[in-house]
Amino acid sequence: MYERKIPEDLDCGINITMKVLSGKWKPCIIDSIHKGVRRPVEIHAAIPAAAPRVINMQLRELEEFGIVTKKVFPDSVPLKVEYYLTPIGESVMPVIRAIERWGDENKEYVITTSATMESAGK
Amino acid sequence: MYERKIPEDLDCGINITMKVLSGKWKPCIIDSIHKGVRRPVEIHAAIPAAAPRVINMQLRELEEFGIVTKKVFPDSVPLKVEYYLTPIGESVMPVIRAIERWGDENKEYVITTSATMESAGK
DNA sequence: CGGCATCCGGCAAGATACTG
DNA sequence: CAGTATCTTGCCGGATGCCG
Repeated sequence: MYERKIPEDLDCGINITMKVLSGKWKPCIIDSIHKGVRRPVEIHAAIPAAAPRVINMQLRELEEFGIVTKKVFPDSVPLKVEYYLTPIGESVMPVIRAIERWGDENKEYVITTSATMESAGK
Repeated sequence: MYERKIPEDLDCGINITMKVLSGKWKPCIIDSIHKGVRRPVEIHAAIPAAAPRVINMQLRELEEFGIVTKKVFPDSVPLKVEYYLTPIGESVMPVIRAIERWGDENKEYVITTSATMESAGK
């Protein structure tokens, strides 16, 4: 899913969703915000593997799609920013949950299969 | 989702699923096979935007992950091949359906938002 | 802390041509 | 029809550095 930009492909619902969720960390970011992680630095702490710049980029894209909203506290020092899910963002949660659930349920299988693939592919 | 290869990131269920579904057309391919589209040429016809080579690549990856199985009819002329979902592949369908449903329900919104983004971004 | 600007490498995916 | 080999390219994402 993370992946590559989705082409303007048709009326397929799958591609519509992909267009919005495409981006290596978007599902994770959405999930984090949904869990109450609001500040960029906290999101980065929650997803250490993602570079801050990338998180910012994907947050902006999500914001443009109306999935998240940004709240700035101009008078706060240091500067404080918070992100929230919009109603539309909330409506994506079932998708995120489905993705998360399958991953949790098949974790062992995927990990062992990946390991087999690597040793064989080499 | 179609996206980029997912890093070996942890125990997060989301990334586990992403590791399997990452690939521009994988969800579409899985959905097609689930609907009874079995032969490569038919899958290609169902997803014209995807190049045959890419479809083959992603089919092979899905096969390595045990999501699909390949059946070859050696004596058939022209050569005939069919793909089927494995039980594990079937278990992914709820994820695909969730993705598809959200896309269908928010098609209008996403399309108009995309259009706005493009004209503004220019 | 939040977040641009810049440079760069990797790799998925597109295009084309060919074999069985 | 199914699948491979080769070459090219687009562009996402990683790394650094700087500014408010």
